[in-house]
Amino acid sequence: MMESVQLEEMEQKQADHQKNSFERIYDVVRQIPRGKVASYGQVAALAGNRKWSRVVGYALHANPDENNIPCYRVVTKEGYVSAAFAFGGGNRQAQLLEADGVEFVDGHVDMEKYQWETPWI
DNA sequence: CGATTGACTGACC
DNA sequence: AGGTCAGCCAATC
Repeated sequence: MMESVQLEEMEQKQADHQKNSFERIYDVVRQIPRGKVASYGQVAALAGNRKWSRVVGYALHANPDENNIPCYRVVTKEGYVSAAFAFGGGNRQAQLLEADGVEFVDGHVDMEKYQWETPWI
C-alpha cells in the first residue's frame, strides 16, 4: 500500500527528472511561433527556471535536432545573436529570421515587436 | 568523478 | 553610461 504509493511517486519523480531541462527547453524552443523570437532568459523561464539562461544556451549548443529546433529564433534579450552562435556567419541567421518574417535590422531584431508573447512577460 | 566552461542575465561599481 | 562581477545548472573534458 504505502510502498506502492511511494514507488509510484518515485517512478514519477524519476520520469520527471528524466524530462529535465534539455527536453523542456527544446519543447519551448520548438513552440516559438514563426515570425517571432525568444530570448534565452525567456526560454529558460518557460522551461521552468529563469536562471537556466546559460543552460538554455548550452542546450541549444548541443542542439541534437537542429531540424526541429529553430535555435536561430533564440536571441539575447537585446535581439542580438550571441557571437559564438553566428553559425555560418551572422548573416545566416538574419536570412533565417527574415524567412520567418522577422524584420532583421542592423544585425538585430526589434524585440519590442517580435519577441514571442508569453505569459511570463 | 571533480573542475571547468558555456549560444546569458542582472546587479553593482 | 559603460564595463566588470557573480550566479545560475548541467554537460564536457
